[in-house]
Amino acid sequence: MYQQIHETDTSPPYRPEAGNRISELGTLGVVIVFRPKQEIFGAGSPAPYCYKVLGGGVRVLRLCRDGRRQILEFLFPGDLLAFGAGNIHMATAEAMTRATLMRMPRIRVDALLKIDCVLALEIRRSLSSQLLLAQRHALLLGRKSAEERVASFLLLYADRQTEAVLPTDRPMVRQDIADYLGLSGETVSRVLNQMKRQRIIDLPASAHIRILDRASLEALDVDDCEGQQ
Amino acid sequence: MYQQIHETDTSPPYRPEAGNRISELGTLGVVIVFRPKQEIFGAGSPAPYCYKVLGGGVRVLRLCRDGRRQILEFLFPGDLLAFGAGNIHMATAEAMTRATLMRMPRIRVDALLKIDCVLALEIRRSLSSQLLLAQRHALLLGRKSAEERVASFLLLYADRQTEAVLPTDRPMVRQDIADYLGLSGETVSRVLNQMKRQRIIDLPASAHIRILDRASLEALDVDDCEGQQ
DNA sequence: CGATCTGTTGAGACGAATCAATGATCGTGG
DNA sequence: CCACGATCATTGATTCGTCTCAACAGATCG
Repeated sequence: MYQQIHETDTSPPYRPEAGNRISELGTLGVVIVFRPKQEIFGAGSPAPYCYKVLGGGVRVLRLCRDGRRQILEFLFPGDLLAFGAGNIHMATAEAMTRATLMRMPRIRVDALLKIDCVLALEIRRSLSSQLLLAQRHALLLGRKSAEERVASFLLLYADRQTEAVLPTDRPMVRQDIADYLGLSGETVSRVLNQMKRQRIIDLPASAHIRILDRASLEALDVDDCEGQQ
Repeated sequence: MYQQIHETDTSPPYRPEAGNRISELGTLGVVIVFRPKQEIFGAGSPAPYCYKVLGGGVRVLRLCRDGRRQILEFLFPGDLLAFGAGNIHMATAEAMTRATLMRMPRIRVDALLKIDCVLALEIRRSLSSQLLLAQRHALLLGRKSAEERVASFLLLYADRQTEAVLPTDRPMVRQDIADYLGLSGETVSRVLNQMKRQRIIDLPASAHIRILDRASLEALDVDDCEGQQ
């Protein structure tokens, strides 16, 4: 079965962090649960829905014909998905863990946006912050060394991941991190283990990265314009 | 003098390609002319204005503390600038050539967006297409070879540049292309000249790149999801 | 408890960066 | 209008970082 509808979820709790009106969107859609590695939508396919992540982790990526993969973003509860899409999805979205999403018909969302300028503002804000992340990502991919990339990644997702030290701590596997950072899995492994030897991080389990020395990571964060908003 | 106001411009003509209502924005602002290499705004500075390019070329970039530079996008007449910014600019914008921009107070634009949902839709569309470009750019920076990057760049900006073969054809210098593609200037030069030897392009002048064999470039374009919308 | 992913580690190859020198082009002022 | 300096582009030699290939170790899961 491709997807199961209206199932409840025991994953990390839903954080309504993305504004007031956006939470009202909930009435427009249904809750869908995806299994690990299940595709939510594929690049090139029609885009009749947009989504909000309620629980679990999602990766958004683009592929080359020969299988090269670039992960564009990792999404967690509260994050919006595919609100920028046109009629066709230009990226693929997959559940990394068991994931719960609110799925809303684009037509109904668009109709609501036509009459609710406050909601439209919130959506614009969300698109803008996605764009900002994409621009930081471009500097990382274009100009940073492997070590700097890993440091930036850890700082970004240490901020985002809640403190909750659940068994399912960090749903990205090494290859996901590599494909987000534009590196090979082996290089990510090497850098992480080198950082472990330097006591900057600890790797208690393959899915769990604990930051021990945040200052060292920040020293590797070479971005100008620190106030990352 | 830092900038000259209300000057007329003889650069490529203004293309009102970005929608109906957006052109109405014109009444909100003033026209400003920037000299080549002049900064329009800097990363980290307050963002009281947003802009629309009327003539000339603009580059948007992010810097590292040590001077490494990543160009995020090149803008041409019709393109919007800084509509996604919050209170602070997170990127720098510079004129590449002599450039004419419409400068609009963000407060007035936001006020208009609160009551004009159609304009808001057009802005949202513009942000979405920027996001799409940023995502293609991420795949390029993270996963493509130097040759593939140059080919993608040529295809992208061959589409964007009008046929107009003006003396000031292509305002990007080699280092701009390099900083957009995440390469060194030398590598860009080597790839371009290798393509010239293969009769894929011609380089009649350093500022002018003419595509002779588009099919060969497209063969190097390894992106999946061809329908780039 | 084996089978299959996932992660680690090493050796070697390769692509692009860097460093360096020269040549072309542009802009400016004499 | 030409000469000059400054910027930009080309090309070569070398270095360096990361990828690839390969073997193995550990986890995870039926």
